[in-house]
Amino acid sequence: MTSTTLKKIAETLGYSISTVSRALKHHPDISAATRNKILELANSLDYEPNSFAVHLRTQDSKLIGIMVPAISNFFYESFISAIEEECRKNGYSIMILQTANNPNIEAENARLFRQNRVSGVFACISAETQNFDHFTKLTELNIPIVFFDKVPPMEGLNKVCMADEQAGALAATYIIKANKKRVIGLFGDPRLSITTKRLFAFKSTIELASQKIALSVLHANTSENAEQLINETLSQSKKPDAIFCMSDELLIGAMKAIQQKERKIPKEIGVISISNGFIPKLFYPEITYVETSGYKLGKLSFSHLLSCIAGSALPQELTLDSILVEGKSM
Amino acid sequence: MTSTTLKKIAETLGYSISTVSRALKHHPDISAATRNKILELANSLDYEPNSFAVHLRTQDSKLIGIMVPAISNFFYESFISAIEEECRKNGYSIMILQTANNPNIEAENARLFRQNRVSGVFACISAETQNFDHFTKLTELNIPIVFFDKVPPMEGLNKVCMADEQAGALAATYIIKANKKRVIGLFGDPRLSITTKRLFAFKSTIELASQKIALSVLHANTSENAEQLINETLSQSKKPDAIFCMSDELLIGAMKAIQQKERKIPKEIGVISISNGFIPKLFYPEITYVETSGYKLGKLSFSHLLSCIAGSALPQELTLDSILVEGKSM
DNA sequence: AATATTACCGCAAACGTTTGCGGCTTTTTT
DNA sequence: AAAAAAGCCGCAAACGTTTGCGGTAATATT
Repeated sequence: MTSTTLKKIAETLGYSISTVSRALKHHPDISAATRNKILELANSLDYEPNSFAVHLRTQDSKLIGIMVPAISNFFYESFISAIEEECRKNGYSIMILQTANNPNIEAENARLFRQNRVSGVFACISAETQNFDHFTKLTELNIPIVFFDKVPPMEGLNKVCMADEQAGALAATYIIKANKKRVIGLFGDPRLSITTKRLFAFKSTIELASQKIALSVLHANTSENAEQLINETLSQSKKPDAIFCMSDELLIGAMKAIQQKERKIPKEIGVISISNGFIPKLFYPEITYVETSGYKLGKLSFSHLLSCIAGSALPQELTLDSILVEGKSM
Repeated sequence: MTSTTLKKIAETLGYSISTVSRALKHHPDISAATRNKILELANSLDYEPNSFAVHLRTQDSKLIGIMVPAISNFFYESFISAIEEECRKNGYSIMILQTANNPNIEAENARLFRQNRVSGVFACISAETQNFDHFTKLTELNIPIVFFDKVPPMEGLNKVCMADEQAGALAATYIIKANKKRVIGLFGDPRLSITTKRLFAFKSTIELASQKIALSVLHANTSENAEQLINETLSQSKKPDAIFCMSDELLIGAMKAIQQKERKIPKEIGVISISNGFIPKLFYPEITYVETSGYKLGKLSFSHLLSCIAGSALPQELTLDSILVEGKSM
């Protein structure tokens, strides 16, 4: 069976297509009697307006694009979930594309967005991206872009980010209050701005508070790398009494090392991290973390994109405050 | 700036729209000279065919729908990634919808699929789904559905599943070989076929092997639920020496309980699960698991859906073999 | 009773493509 | 040299909507 159209309804009922169309959207020109007849038939035939026809006619795709490095990532997942919820509420559809951190795929994805005439775009760029032409092409077509998480360095763009400095400082403050003295700070790739921001705030907060805290900063790019580093550290004579991990990936590695060495949390060692909360809650006791909620970031991003689409927003940079979620790990 | 159309190209070059259209797809009717002129202009104007117009005209959306309980799940993520790869290769777009295990949202999603005239659907149903009308409506419109992972019990549908019996049996065999005597089997919602299949195979394998193994089967729907159940079990006098978890969610709960009770793995208790591998590798020692690869399942599902769309496949049930991945947890 | 208003509905164009068909040139065949 | 074929291109309809405009019949106003 082929899907039902306005034409089919119009013909079986003897009305014109325009009358049927208007009746279905409760246009006041149509009498209650015919409206009901039409609605009833449409309902029994499971009529669904053809999106392609609607969007072609209205020149409004009601489609928004999301570009992330990978969806298999706790942060992006929750971001996407938030966007999906909002889209559902507002009658939008989503088109999700992954870049695999490959600038070429990123450009190809931007092309797909153009082809599908998206109304707006959320983009998290890859670290390697140098050329932004594919984004300016979108902008030229009046397709607003909200960059989030990993954003380009240029001015005059819409950016929505976590408050990275604040998050680092928050974790440091918690460690200071817990009266820890030998602290390991586990950070990611030092070339990423997210790392430098968190590291700077963390380090200076600790140094500002007390000279008596011995802080050693380690860098790891993978969870295996982190595991190995922490393993070595735990084997040394001077044992740390607190570990801070700036990401889930590093936390995973650190926790494996701690489990392997059978250190008791929080008695022998305190653990704190920056996370959206999934990984910290996998362990017992649950790990204390500074929340970087992709979900909240998604909600914020969406409302901003919506006002961009409406044309009622100038390019601006928004940051989302982070909060501390206490587990029992320190 | 508004996006470029065939009409715009045709007018600036003095050709008809049909000529431009044909030239862009290298139709033999068009001479090389004019084809090149048209291609050049189209290229410099960043022409992208309007998908809505194309799909409306060709009556082929080149869109496939995916319905999962939640994308924030390792298994579905990898499934989706596989589908996305294949779609990109084959010129399809994806529409991803989450059900949150809510039958109402499931029905609403099916409606959205109809509205967007998807060419095919991948669906993983929720445990509560009793009414399948929203799926039959799709079928009536000749929209093929490939159910995966959690599938309806009825016959005559396209289903792609893990070899659930095999996976259950594999885990059971491993437990038997490890000479465990007091085994906890932690299973999900008993209304799901995935549960009954795994449970049946697991149970009968154990019973067939030895009368001396005491097996107690527990059911939990959430990880909190699992945690509580295992916590209670571990408090009892007769302590189990092995736990089998049929899913990641249950494994998470079980592991929290085990960590809380400070039981040593594998010395005091052995752990084995069914998983795609991410969660088992978070712990030390790493958990032994029977692999259920969403990625492989996705690849298999896609090729099957494609032949369904082409009309060259009868409804059938496909299964994907599972393998055992050894950790150090038993 | 003539006029103005309102209620209800249809015509037709437009959105941007694709494609069957037909037409005009030019070239090839007999 | 006439006929056939091939090369190249445009016309127009169709996909399923939405919407401005106009029209007719019923009702309300003077």
